[in-house]
Amino acid sequence: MAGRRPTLDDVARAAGVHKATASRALNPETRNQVKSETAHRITVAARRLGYVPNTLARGLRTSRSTAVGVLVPDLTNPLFPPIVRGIQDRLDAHGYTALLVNTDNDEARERAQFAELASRRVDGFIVATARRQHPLLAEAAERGTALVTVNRTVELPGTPAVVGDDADGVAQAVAHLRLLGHTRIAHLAGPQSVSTGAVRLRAFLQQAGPAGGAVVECAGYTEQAGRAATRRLLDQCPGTTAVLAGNDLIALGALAELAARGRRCPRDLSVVGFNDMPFADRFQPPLTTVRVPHHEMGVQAAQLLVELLTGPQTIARTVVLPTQLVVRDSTAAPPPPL
Amino acid sequence: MAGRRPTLDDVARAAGVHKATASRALNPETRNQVKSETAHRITVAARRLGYVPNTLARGLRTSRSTAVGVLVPDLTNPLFPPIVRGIQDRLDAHGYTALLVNTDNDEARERAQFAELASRRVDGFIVATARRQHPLLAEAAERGTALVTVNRTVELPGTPAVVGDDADGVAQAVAHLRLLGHTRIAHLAGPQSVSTGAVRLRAFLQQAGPAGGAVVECAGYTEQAGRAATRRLLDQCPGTTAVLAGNDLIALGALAELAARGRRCPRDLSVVGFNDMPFADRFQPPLTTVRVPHHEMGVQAAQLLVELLTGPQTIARTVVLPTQLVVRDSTAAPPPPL
DNA sequence: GACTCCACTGCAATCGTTCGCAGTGTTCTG
DNA sequence: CAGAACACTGCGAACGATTGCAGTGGAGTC
Repeated sequence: MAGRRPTLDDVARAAGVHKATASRALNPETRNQVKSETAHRITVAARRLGYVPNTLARGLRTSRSTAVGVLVPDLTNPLFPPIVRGIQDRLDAHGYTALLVNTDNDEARERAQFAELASRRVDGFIVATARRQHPLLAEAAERGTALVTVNRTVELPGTPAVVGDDADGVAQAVAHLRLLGHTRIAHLAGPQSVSTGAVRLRAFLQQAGPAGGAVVECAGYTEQAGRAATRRLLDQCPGTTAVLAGNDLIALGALAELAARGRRCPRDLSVVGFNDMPFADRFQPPLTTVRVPHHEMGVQAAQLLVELLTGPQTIARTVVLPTQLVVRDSTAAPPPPL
Repeated sequence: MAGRRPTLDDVARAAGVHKATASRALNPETRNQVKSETAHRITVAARRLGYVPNTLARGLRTSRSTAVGVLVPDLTNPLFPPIVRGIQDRLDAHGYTALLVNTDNDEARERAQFAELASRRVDGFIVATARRQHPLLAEAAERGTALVTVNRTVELPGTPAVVGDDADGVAQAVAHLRLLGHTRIAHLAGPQSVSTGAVRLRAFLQQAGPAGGAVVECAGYTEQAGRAATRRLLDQCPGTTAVLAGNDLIALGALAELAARGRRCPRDLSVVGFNDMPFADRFQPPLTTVRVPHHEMGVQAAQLLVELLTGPQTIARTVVLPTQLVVRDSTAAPPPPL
């Protein structure tokens, strides 16, 4: 082992001052309180001893950990790495550190992880696991916990959020399909318990008009659920020529079901995804999808939380980031009717 | 704000005991030291007050943070989420928390992040950014820091590591190509400064025999570097009918260059990747590649580190996990010679 | 009945910081 | 030259837990 790490007291002794002075000299905020000559001597001593401040001790004293908890459903879902990366980048810039946990959409697990983060005295939370109704978040907000949701929203007035402009994305997608000549457009809706599922569905219904298109709700934002939903859709509405998927994974499921039936995309069915996940352009076929600026979403969420933590009293605002349809090869004109 | 959180002293007072007793009652390790009736009373009081232990304070006293630092180059690289997830899963099971940072292959940034983690007094490190020569890791090892590398190794005797059996993977890939009839097999080698690049190249040279195949080293494990290397390869060795890429991203770069030249995979050139990254089966064409058990790698690395931290004195061992070729559509028999 | 032993609990030091307060010495003001 | 203002530094009490040590009382032993 490394032999005890040098402490502030060691540095102080080495520089011939009191630890309080050393503390002030080493902290940029208070450095001006100490004679610059002394400060320099202390800095040198600190470097020589290889002093590394103990954030735990500091946190104990100041009751601020400069750490924030980040909750995602599953890091392995390609949607989240860019978001997390954005969060980390902005958090870093402010001297905060992210504590990242996975909840696997399991409420018990989420509570356990939340408690773990609380025990580490994180200063706030960035939550990517929000459901529209979310008791845990409600309790936290109740207690005055600093809290920002990202990608999704929770139905709690006063909770800041950063989301994509899903309604506009849906509008762009539907317009694109219309322009190609599609009239029988269906929606493979995401789970309605989360805001993205609900918002995208509502926008779809609005765009599809009173006549409406078929809607099938998926059990989850997964390839498997997407495939199952597509199966139902194709069985019940064989006339469908285009589908808007709730997200890219669902779209991937649709492609899989299509392939299994020996039908082809886009010749037999046009498919539009949502998110523009990494490598969506390399799929078979390259996926037409709505791009959501995930990295930027993470950045903004972190920014919001930091402001909440440091700012005097900021207004809880929700940031809406623009989305954009990117057209690739999974959409084409509908097949001629038989 | 939430009004001060209840402390151990609050719980103790509520239960009519001393905080030391409360501490013992709440800690499973020492619970048997207190009368079970008292313990129960304390537990109840704790629950009622919503007591959450302060891990920072505990860490200060015990000089163990039950947190470990995890260094990855870039979370956005699809290789790492499964590894990180594996790490987190196993760490969780032992009550540890991961502090995840990105280094972007930048030495200065890595040092800064490392220092940040050190200041949070992590109990050890899991490093996915190891280069063969790595001064930072050497210094850390020197100081007796608990340290495990994952996916890659560092040339420091006594440093535990968890890696895939790359040599065997290469052997399988080359054998597969040979069986298809290829004789002019090239290797798009990964950077030789990291162990995976070097090991895979060595294995390739060994398999290719003294005659050898063409080798081009890529500047990095990126699509862009892979594409540039492919450009050079195709220009210099037009007779090549198959390439083994250093990893999937490089393979993706090869596919891109091929497409840009109007040549097709696998008809004109067979391509084998490495890693079997998520969605490699959905690419165009679905990628033949060597599967590396990334999640399991993470699990094992975490396990190793935990043993290192808690175990009496465990022997530093390096774990090699099996790899397996998975054949998809990016490989085929070579085109007939003109 | 005096002794030991044991189960249980309290006392107080400690971990490494930060920060209010007080104590220097120096300079400025009138 | 007295007094105030100021710049700088030291003192010591927190922050919230853990833990060695000591104290208490009751049960067991001979």
